Amino acid sequence: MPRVSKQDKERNRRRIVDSASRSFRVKGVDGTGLEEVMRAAGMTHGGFYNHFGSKDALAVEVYRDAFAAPLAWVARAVAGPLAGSGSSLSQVVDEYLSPRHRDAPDGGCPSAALATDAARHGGDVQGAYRDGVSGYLDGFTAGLLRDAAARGEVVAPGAVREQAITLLAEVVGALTLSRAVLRADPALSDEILLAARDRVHAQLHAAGQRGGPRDQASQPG
Amino acid sequence: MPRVSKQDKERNRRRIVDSASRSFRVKGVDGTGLEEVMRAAGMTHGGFYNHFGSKDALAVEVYRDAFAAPLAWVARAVAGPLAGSGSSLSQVVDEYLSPRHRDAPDGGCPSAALATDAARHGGDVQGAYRDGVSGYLDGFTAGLLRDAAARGEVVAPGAVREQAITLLAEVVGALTLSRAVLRADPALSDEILLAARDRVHAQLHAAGQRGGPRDQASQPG
DNA sequence: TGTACATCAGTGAACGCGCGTTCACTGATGTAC
DNA sequence: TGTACATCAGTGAACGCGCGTTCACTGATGTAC
Repeated sequence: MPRVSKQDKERNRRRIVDSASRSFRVKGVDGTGLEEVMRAAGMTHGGFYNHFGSKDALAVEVYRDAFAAPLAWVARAVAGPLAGSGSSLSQVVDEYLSPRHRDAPDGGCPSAALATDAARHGGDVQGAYRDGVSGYLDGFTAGLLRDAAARGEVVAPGAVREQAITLLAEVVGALTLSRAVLRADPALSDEILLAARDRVHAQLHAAGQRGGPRDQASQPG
Repeated sequence: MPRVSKQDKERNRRRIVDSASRSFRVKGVDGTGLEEVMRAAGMTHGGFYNHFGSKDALAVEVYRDAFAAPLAWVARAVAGPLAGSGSSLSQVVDEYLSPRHRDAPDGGCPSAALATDAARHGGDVQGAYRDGVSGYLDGFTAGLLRDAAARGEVVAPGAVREQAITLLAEVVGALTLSRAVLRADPALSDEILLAARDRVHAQLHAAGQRGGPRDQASQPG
């Protein structure tokens, strides 16, 4: 029908989402123009509305899409063979809090990069963000439960859920802070990543001990 | 000299900063227009350049100013009488992770609200943000040291610094996440705040025990 | 099968709008005398 | 002390620009016959 085949159209749509996904994470939704999104996707900007009804509709798709890869990655880590470290999530945390991830926000986890934008956005965009966060929490909970089982511990599900939430908050917060000070103070940025990695690992190795009803002071690792 | 006295000018400048501070935190720097800032400050927008050389210069002043109150508040908590909870920072964390703070981003801590903007901004703005984060870390470190001393513990300064960083990451991350999902899922938003509060408190009560030199196998490379 | 043609993805110019910034102008203030 | 006047904060209109969105047009594709 058109000058491009159905297959081409689908590929072009993909390119728009990918291009927007990168720019939205790096410069924010507000800071990104549709013209540059379309140019990076190899088209002129007028054609945008053949694919999406509005910039907001694109944002929703970008949010959903951006979470897909990291969530699959967490699920894989949790389902795969238990690492020598004793925690399914060790590798996830290491990669999440690595300088590489910090320095490549365009391809990284949207939890950190899009959090503030999600707070400022309306229903559908925030819904997509919520689903992503929920997915992370489910993955983390599964990993923590498996770790506890491997250690032969009996843990309360509520405590594990609580730990999963705190774990996500820690890595998102550390990544966000380390990115926010990177150019002004690279040493501090590195320090934040390292400190968070170190302490999160210690917590992973004592999973379940901290998160319960706060009855006990926990022991050193 | 002008139609307003020096005193009036100073008051007007203050109003511009206050107005911008509120809007920047809620809608972001990019999402806020100077016209609305000036209108909220009670002036027409043309007069802006009698006070600031550019929007960026305003952002720098807003960043510096926005950190002042929370930092003073942390310093006061750390210097004041030790709370019954056993930690100087209990109250700080409770207030930081309260629904009230979550629901009032315009007056709240800029660490969370402005983090993503700081990452996207240039030298001076990011420098101001860095100084704020640094101030938080100093305040937290002082509080943790005092808590440890009150418990009669001997702690390594490096471990305390590490714990301070992780503490900041936790509360910033939890606040950011809870704000990001608030409208889409208020229950999840509340759950995030509560989980983080619970676990952070547990960590405060066992300060210094976890953060030690990484004697365990926790660091890759 | 071949062919005529309706469809619609992509083009490129245009739209109104709000942005950050500039500027000629106003007129009360603070100062010089 | 009183008075003349230079200063400059605030006004309001204007600037160019990029934004999200619209639209007339093009022409290869997929389909109907």
